Amino acid sequence: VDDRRQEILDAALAVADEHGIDRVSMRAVAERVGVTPMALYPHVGGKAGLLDGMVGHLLAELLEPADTGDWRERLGELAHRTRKLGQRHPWAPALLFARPSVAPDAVRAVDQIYATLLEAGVPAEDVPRFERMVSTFVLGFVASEAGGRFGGGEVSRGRRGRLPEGDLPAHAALARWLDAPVDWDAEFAADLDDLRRLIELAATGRSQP
Amino acid sequence: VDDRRQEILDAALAVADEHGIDRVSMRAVAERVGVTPMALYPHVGGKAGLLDGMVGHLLAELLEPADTGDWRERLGELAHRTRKLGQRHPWAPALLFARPSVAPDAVRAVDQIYATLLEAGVPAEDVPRFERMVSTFVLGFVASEAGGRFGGGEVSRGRRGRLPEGDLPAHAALARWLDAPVDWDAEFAADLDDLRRLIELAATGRSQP
DNA sequence: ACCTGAACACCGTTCAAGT
DNA sequence: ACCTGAACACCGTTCAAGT
Repeated sequence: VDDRRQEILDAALAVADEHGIDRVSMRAVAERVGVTPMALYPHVGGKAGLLDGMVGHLLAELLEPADTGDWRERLGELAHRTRKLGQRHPWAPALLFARPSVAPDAVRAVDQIYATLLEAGVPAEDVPRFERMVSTFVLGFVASEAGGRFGGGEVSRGRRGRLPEGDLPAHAALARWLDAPVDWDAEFAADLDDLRRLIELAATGRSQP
Repeated sequence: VDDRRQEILDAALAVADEHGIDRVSMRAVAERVGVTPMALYPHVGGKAGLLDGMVGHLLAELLEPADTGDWRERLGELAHRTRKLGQRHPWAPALLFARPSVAPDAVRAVDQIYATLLEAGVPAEDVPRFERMVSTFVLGFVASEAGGRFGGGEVSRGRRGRLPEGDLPAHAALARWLDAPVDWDAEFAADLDDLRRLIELAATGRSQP
């Protein structure tokens, strides 16, 4: 019903994707919509509201149907979709960390994870903690990739050179593996496997005391 | 040797702690130091360099000696110190996610985790992945707390009210546990226990094939 | 080497005015 | 209801000038 609001959020997304989140300003978005900056205020309520609206838009992108497969596949699906979202919109993970996700679509995503954990057999009282653990890790991984914290093997090689040899004993011992390029797809998959292992442990630990 | 640089970074830290990271501007920091904005440039190289310098300052705070105890305690120590850092400086975790940590102190922190994982018996080729997994989770947890993503029980209660009943089946099933207040210290400790369990699995899985 | 001052091209937001 | 235009109090950074 609020056609203009969607138009504004689409424009903001486009500016962020093309020029980075720092260039998302009331003025830049307004210009793209073809209107004066002040015309945005009734629709998004200011800069903070604009960013919240962008987050909501993203979360809706994340919530395709996906009711297929067992809990292992469903968890992996959601995780991989989150990662791809972060690759399409590198500015997004930081925003998701910063703004408490009370948007309706965020709650729906959380509900999907709750249901998945219950299906896996995690005791009800442990489900909220596991949801936070899984979503925190996935978001953290995606943010690290998008923000450049992981930086690839070059970083590891480059930084070793800048410090005195004896200062980094463990780096020296691992040199052989630190110089190899990292397969991030495989690493993310391995991390997810480890998380699934924890979920299984939580499930069996309770149902067979 | 660069006395002025330390003075500038201290001033920036103080502004961030007192008024938030958004109010850290060249102009505000310069005024606190008692100098013109342009006088900062030779020492920090611009806004980006100022933020990098702040990150370096934080990481140094993180690197007390702490060579006591076995690998379990050492990992917990570093994790808890990171969490406390995020509570003292709520703007910090977001910065750590955004800027690739090539500062010398960041590499030293990574080396400490490498050494801990090797001591735990993790195969050398798996150590870099586990380091990224652990640090990503810890940083993600701290960022979620500091940024308000976890938001406490009130959020969970508040958001359920705003959606149609049948829309959140898992929330409904978990209502009893979602209404209880969360003990974040205990949750962080439980998450760390789970991570330690994964590390043990990686260690025994290889040494006893 | 270190700092100043003026200037440029930007910000978010308020407020009064238009239609 | 929706939008404009001018104004206010801010930004980061360049550039020429001082000592």
